[in-house]
Amino acid sequence: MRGNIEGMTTALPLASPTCCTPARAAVDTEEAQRVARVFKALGDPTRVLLLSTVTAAAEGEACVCDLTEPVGLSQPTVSHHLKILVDAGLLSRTQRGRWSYYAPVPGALDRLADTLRELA
Amino acid sequence: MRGNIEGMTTALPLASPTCCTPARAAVDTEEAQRVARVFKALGDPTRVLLLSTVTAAAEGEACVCDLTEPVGLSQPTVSHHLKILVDAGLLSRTQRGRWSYYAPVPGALDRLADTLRELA
DNA sequence: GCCACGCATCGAAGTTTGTGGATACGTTGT
DNA sequence: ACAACGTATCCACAAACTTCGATGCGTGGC
Repeated sequence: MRGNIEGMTTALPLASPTCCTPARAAVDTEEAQRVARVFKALGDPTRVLLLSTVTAAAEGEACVCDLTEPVGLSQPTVSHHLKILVDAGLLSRTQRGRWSYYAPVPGALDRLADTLRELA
Repeated sequence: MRGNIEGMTTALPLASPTCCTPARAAVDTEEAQRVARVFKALGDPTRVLLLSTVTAAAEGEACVCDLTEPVGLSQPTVSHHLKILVDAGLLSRTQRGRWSYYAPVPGALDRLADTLRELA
């Protein structure tokens, strides 16, 4: 059955094959920036390792000197990465005596996982 | 009751206050790199917007011309971001006629969410 | 008061990333 | 065969990122 039924030719715009139907995202530009900011913090192997190490620490927290050796980087670099994780709301910092203790923010990763599921 | 009981002085290493107890992460270096690679793909506002737009598309897929206008960037830039999302395993590309259709990989975001929960 | 210690900040070098114009490639229609 | 169209790739450039040494700051022990 080749060719066109007469009624279809007028209904379907065959001359300009319909392609572009610009869809709208479920999130706006502002939310995309917020979400991307957190994901960018997790977009570095060192920071994933740091977050995992802090979370797996015996007391649920760890100081910088505990973290320098596992990742094999200098102390300033580790402090830099930890600051990024704190700014992203994934870790919290508590100074006690001479040491800075970093601990995971409760529920932060779970909320991020929910955001991922909402995107899907 | 100030001062030290004699038995404690030998038990507790008061001279060097025990701090560094280097904990081990739950993930190894290799897995951290794999995870970070996917998160880095989501670490850009444009790509979050693109992923959300493709997912929210009516037919579950969208071509580049559908996506250029919503994000407000040039076509080469949009293609570049889409390639990153494909390489990360979050989108799939299917060429049909003159158009390239991008669709979300089923379950990819869910698996990523699971990875997040395992980290916590 | 002074020194040692743990950590944050600064400055700099090398690398990576985001972006758009120009261009090449494959497909469609004439 | 040729022209038009949608995309991917190449090139270049500015901005951001990662890293470390040097330095500054606050705390604790002498």
